[in-house]
Amino acid sequence: MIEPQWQRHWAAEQTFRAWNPGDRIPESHPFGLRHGLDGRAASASELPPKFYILDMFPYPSGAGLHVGHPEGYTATDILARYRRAQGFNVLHPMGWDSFGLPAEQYAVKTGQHPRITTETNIANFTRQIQSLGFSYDWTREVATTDPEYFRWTQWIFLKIYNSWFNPATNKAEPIDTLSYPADCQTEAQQRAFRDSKRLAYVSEAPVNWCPELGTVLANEEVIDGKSEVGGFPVIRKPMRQWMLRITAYAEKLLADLNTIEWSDSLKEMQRNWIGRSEGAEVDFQVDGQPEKIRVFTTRPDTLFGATYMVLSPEHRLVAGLTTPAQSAAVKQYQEFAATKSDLERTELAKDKTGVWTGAFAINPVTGGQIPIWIADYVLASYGTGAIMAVPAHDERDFEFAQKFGLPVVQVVQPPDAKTEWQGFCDEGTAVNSGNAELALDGLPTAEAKRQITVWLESKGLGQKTVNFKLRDWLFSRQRYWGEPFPILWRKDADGNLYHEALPETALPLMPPTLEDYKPTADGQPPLARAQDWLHLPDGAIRETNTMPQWAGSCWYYLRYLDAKNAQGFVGREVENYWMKSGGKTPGVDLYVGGTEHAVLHLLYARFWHKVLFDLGQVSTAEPFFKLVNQGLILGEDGQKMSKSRGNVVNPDDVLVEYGADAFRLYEMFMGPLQDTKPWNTQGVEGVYRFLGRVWRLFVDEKAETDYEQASTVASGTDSAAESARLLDLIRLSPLIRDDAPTPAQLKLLHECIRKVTHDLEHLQFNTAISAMMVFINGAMTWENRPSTVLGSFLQLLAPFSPHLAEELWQRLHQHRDAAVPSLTYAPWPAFDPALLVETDMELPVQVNGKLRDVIRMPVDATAAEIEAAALKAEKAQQFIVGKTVKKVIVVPRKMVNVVVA
RNA sequence: GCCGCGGUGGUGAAAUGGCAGACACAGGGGACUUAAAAUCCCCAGGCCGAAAGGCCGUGCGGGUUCGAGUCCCGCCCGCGGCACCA
Repeated sequence: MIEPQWQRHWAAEQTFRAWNPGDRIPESHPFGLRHGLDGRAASASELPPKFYILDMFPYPSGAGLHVGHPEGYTATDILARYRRAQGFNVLHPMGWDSFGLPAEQYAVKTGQHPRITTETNIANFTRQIQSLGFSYDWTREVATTDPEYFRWTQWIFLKIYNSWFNPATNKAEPIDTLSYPADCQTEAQQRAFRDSKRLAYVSEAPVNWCPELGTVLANEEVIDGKSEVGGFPVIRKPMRQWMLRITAYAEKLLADLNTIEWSDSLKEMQRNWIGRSEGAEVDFQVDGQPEKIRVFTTRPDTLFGATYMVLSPEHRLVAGLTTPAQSAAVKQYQEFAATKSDLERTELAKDKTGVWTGAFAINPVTGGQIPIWIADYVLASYGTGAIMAVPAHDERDFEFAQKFGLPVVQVVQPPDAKTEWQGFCDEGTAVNSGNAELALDGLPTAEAKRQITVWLESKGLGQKTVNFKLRDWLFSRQRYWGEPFPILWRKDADGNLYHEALPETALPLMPPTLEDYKPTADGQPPLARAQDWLHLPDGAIRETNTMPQWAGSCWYYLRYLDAKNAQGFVGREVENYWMKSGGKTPGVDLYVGGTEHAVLHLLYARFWHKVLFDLGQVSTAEPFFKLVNQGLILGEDGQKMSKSRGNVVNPDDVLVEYGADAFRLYEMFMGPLQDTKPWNTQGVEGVYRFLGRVWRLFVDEKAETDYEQASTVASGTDSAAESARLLDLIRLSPLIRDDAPTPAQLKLLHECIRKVTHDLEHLQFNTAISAMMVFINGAMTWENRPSTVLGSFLQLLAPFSPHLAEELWQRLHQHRDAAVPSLTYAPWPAFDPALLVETDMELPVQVNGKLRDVIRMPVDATAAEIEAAALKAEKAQQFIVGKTVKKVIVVPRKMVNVVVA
């Protein structure tokens, strides 16, 4: 009952507004009062230090919130409230990642416009989130589907489109800085060159096509050959698609992981996805033909053991190399490989297949003739699409050689003589590796790599190279409910299609209104249905693909900074204040969300941010300084929550039963934030009881009974006036007085302050809560409850259970006839170590490392005194008497260990 | 297969190399009550014992140390990610 009341109060007071530099802070707003900025505008330097706490904004699904959402949101809310109390200017916003498939699928089924579905869902999510009492600044709410939002998503796309990556400066630059090679003379040639360099470009390459979803997908969205969403089969299909050149940033995306505080596992996932590997490219001359085949290898030291070569079936040289005798077999194999889906390719991975082209190449170090094969275990998309096969020291090559009877030559000796050299893939010592100019025998692998690479470079046969697994980002989707590309297609004088950007003044480009949201009959995206939208009067045609859902989430954290800015995606000064000021924590200070975005959202957003950084649009190289993944909450049965298992817990139900405070507290008390843990409704009961004890620590028992009787009588009439009248019956306990606290009371309080403060800094919410429980268990026995001690405790409780804390805080001050200061902006209680000092201490006595007794000693006892006392410790006697004391170890203020023999 | 994280009571979990199991849930016993709910008090890792007390105990096996849940080496198991990436 008190919870909605306080939520209304916070909304009316705008308690949690975050102030931008230059904002005028209204008179008597508690933030202004606390920081001496009452009723005036504050410059960036006058504002207190910033703290930006961000949640991963949700996709507002029709199912509503599940208990996993509030876990992260509660953690960030607690920290936001804690930082406000510490005096930071806290930015804590919420918004909606509202483009997405479910609303569109619903539209296909029912014809209801996705915007309506989306708005309904947002309203429901808003209600649910607000009922939890989170301290968001709702004036900064954003939705990716809002035209005033996606206008800037399209604007950023144009920035990316109009940029290229300059390897000389190692950063993105406006496309005008591109200089054309001498053979680019005509306008068409220059355009083609420009378009080939843009960070957003059109590609005709094979893409991941998901027939079930009717759209293409990025590599990151395909898992085991199936779509990440829905788990539908994905096939390779050549299509004209928009790509973003994320590979240009591979090195920076990898290196800058070292500058941010993310969990090891998350960084590792990104590192694996980027997949950097160092090696060499080597050219192999095709025997009797002018062509050379370039391969990439991480083990150039094994070149002497290369006994055959393999090209991917799609390799461009295959057709030219193949001998007439082998031509039919090769063609057949290419077709076989092409029809395999990704899924089949993965599933059949164990069994190697391939055919010989009939051609040979020359091994550049041995001069030997080696056959050239094609096989689909070599991927066209990685490295050069061709390999040198060293069956002796590569598992896959070994398997292939075994199957097709190809020679195996040892060139590495394992360090342990007992190890079988065939199939030995680790580092060892080079053997059988020498020719007239080169002698690698006896060299350890690392040195052999170095020497042969130098030799290859000197001969012009190859060079050191770095390769990445990361592919460019497939950025277009055949969807209706996404941002339309601000791109037009035209034909030049020769009738060739080319693309051109819409002017910024044409933004936002709205999607057309449609009757039917399905793709068109001829496989075109749904937007192609809207004929009058599609065709411009001057003959141009609009791009009909839309952007993927990730586009909107790539920069929403920047829009929060300046959500209403109509002139730009974010104001320069504002961006600088929130992202850069504070120095040691550039960017978002804390970002909390699930681990499912490890290589999707979090990689894409870092990429966009780096482009914007290079273009001077933002002031930091990384967007998210510290990132924490909250763990999954399982159902009560220990299984993942799912509708089919029927173990889903709905926050609304918990709220009705126990209220937001108990719900929040329980979510944090379950265990460490990062851990996966099962839900247990009886656990909610436990923290609910704790809150009941807090209440009874403050409230007079008799008044409580009166209130309960009155509310039983009045049940049925639940008007606001009636509940106010009832609440008026509550009186605080007469045990609460303004008396000076005793040393024991102060000690209990300050132990709690110390622990809660420490644990909040380390996001250890579960142990902070247990510290408050310890305090309450102790304080319940007090006959005299000093108001100052109780007030400080409420401040500690406030971030966790703000409604109860506010209610009692208000009553505590009224009880003393004092004005009620803002709880949100009351300075965080300071911990005084002096109050914890004791005059004596308990000291465990160990004999040979086993606990035998505990003695009491004054804290300033000398080591000698402690030793003497320990040797006399009563219960330790039977383990000491009759033995020789060899040593006594006294750890000051910790314990004492007697070593006997 | 490779990479990362983890393994502690009946359960969720605590423990800067220094009294293992704080805090809570479930359980047992008691008080209040006509009764129930709520609340309050007590017990509670295992084994032996009437008790005092003793022995054992943090996945398994070794090691370092006066002392190891914690550090090192080798295994086993679980979870997550990647997976023909040359």
